[in-house]
Amino acid sequence: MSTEKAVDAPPGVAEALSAYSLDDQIGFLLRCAYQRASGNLLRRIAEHGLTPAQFSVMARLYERGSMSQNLLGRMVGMEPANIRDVVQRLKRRSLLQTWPARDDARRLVVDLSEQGRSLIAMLIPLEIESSAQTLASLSSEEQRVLLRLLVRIVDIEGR
Amino acid sequence: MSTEKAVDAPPGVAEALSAYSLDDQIGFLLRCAYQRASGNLLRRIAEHGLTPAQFSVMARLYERGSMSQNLLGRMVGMEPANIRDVVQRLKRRSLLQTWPARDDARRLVVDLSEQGRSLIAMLIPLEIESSAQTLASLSSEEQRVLLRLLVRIVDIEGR
DNA sequence: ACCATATCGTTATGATCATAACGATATGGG
DNA sequence: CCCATATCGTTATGATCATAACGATATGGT
Repeated sequence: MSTEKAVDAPPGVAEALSAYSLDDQIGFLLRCAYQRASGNLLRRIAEHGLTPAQFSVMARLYERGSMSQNLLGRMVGMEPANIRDVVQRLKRRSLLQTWPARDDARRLVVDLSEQGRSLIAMLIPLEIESSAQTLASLSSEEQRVLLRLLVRIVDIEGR
Repeated sequence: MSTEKAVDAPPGVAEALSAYSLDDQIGFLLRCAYQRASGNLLRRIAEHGLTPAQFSVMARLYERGSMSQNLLGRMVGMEPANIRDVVQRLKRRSLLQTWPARDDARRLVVDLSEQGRSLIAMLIPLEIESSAQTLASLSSEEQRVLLRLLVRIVDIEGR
């Protein structure tokens, strides 16, 4: 079956193929790790009707205060089309408010509602718990190292 | 605005809230990091009509040979409902074949088609390139450390 | 042989994500 | 002032993901 690979491949490719392992690919590992982390959080907040993505949007507003929908998207790593949908769903549940920016007719400003603010304040301790669970198999030092290396890969807006 | 948080919270919670930063949460960092890695791969393989999830399914079959749809899902970190959809889409494009297992009427065996095998063999070098790009800001030693720590978080089937 | 339990695949629902294309609005250089 | 360029939000399309619920089939203990 898999013995007959890359018969006519250029020199060097056969070696690359035989050395290849999906389990060594950073993208694959990141997807699996995120799913685990996401599941840990989801189990705790699902009963409140929030998803991890919705949580990060509300947590960012809680930390930084109101901002435009577009900037908010960049600060939580979501595309414009995606952050729009998330904001709409949260707004429909009265957890967010939006209004047009006074100084720029293109911008839509987003902020937590009072209800949203108290909900996210209540849920943040659950995320701290969830993060600890996700990292439980690592020592404190290893946890710090992992977070530091990840930060250097992502390069989030405003750091 | 965000000065008035957790007024009536139990002791200790206020401290947890003020120390909280979304950018320190492993789940959030993993999502951002995965999106970066996913984008790096997608840019290279999108012209061939594959997504990162589809890629991982085909790469796993390429490495390990045919297996049941359910086991395949576990080996790439997908839920049964999800792996089913991915397999169906790849099968519709004749990149995969499926057949009922002879010894267990519940199982559906999945394998690459010849076309699928040659496609994934061609694309694997592109993923190696993509992984290198994702990790480019880290030293070789840091890259090894990151992969090793991630592996310990995910706990993939069959390692 | 029987039955409780587990596994496998499917369906349905809803959320998340990327991409491309588009109109509206700002902005800065000439 | 005008226009090229960039930004912001939206729409549409298709894929990915989790969860819950469900039938069909295996399995192991009694």
